[in-house]
Amino acid sequence: MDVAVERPPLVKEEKKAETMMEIRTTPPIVFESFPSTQRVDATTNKDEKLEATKAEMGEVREENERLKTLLSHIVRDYQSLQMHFQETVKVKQQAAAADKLPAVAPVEADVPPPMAAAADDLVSLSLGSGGYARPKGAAHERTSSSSSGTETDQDDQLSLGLSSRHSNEGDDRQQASRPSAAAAPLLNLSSDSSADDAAQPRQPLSTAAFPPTSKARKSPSAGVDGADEEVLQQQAKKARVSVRVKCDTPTMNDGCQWRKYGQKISKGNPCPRAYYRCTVAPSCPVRKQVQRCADDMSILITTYEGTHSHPLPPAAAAMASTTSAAASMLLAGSSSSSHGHHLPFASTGLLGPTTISTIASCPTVTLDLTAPHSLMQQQYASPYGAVAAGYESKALPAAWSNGYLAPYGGGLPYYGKSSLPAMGQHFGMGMATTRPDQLYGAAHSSSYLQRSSSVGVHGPAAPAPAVTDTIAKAITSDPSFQSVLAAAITSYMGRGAGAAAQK
DNA sequence: CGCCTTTGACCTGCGC
DNA sequence: GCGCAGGTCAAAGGCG
Repeated sequence: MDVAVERPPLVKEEKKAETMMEIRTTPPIVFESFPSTQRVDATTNKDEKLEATKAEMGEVREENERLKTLLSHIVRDYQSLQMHFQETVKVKQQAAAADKLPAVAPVEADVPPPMAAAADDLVSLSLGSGGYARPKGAAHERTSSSSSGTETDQDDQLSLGLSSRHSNEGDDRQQASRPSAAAAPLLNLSSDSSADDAAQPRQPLSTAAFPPTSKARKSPSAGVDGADEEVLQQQAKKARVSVRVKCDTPTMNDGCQWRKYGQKISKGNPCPRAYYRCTVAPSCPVRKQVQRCADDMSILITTYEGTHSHPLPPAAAAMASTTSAAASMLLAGSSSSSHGHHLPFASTGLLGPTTISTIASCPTVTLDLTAPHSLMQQQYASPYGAVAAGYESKALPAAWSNGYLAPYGGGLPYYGKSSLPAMGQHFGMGMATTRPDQLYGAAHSSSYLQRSSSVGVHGPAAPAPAVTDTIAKAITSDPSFQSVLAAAITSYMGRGAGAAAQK
């Protein structure tokens, strides 16, 4: 199944768009560096540029160190939390054992059944990141049991994709045909319901949540029983990820194949909303809605629902991973705080221009990839009620989001080779191809562009120190985000190594 | 010929 | 119960 193949017209458009992009974006950088009126000072400028670049390198290096420190801090925190959790569970377990007859389970086992069950709960709450960097075996047990796949536990934990696992058959197929670089993203979206979903903790969101056809919806008898399906549908409706990006084309090419099945004029927006269904696999439940922003027609709002039931091409995995991670963060937030609170990482603008926020009545993550100084700074109400409040976020440089998103896409060998034109406006790498001049706006200098592009897949550019502190606070105050971030970082490092190995 | 888009009709959920 | 809006279906037509 070669799902990565784009339809010819699209490819042509993208190639053209990219060429245009190069033409459009290159000159400003050159002009800023060598103004035609000051050619005499070319050498001086060169020296200055060199100095500036050196200074930037120094800054980046410092920031790198800072991030390393931060990472080690995260790991320490995680381990202490882990230990704390285990102690708590042990205490709980001893209490339970005291209550029950002494004939039941011995307490000294590393992972006795009750412990394993409790670990399930924990991992579910922490968005499937449990196995990663986990010193003990509990998470590994959970991981292997949840995936039933053949990959190593770590691989599984590193995955952050939308690939759902409907069945063993699907698993096998997925494991077998998954591109090595895609690294099998799976971030379990079931976390949201960990409390009341214990009966089927590993039920993928998409399977029951988005029946392939409305007929299945109308006759909800297949598979799960009615009540369970209802619960799952509700969960699924919670996992919506909206992506705002500057995009001139009718749709954002996210690597998947979509078939349009409807279009509707929605209230409050003169632009029609288009409904697409994933056609990579006939039974894939994933749908997306595409609509232009009423405030700024150049902004394309793409909302994803559900998880793919098939292997994804790396290009699609990039987007899927990101949306999945965002959805998972959202679900993590909703699992820890009941209603209507902004997620910590959202309120701090941790993803930089990619802002994430939600309201409980219709939890939608909005990844805002438009420029920090664009219209997004106005209060923006998405069609689904999510508020991408760029103005209330301490937006980070776009490069931060590049750094965050690139691991899923930019670091993949897929992008680095002949498929480059096809990626067009792919998420992540798409940041560079989607009118960077608009994306970064006049407030971002060419040196900034250079920095973000030079940093690229090697790592996120340095946020301002104050923002770093904010990030650190957000990270240290939200265990679930720690988990997600840890998984993301590990995924990033893994992919980076993989990409390097391919060269 | 097969796949895709278009588009009007229909279904469903929600607020009043 | 009614109306509205969002979401989906499916027939018809276009395109490669």
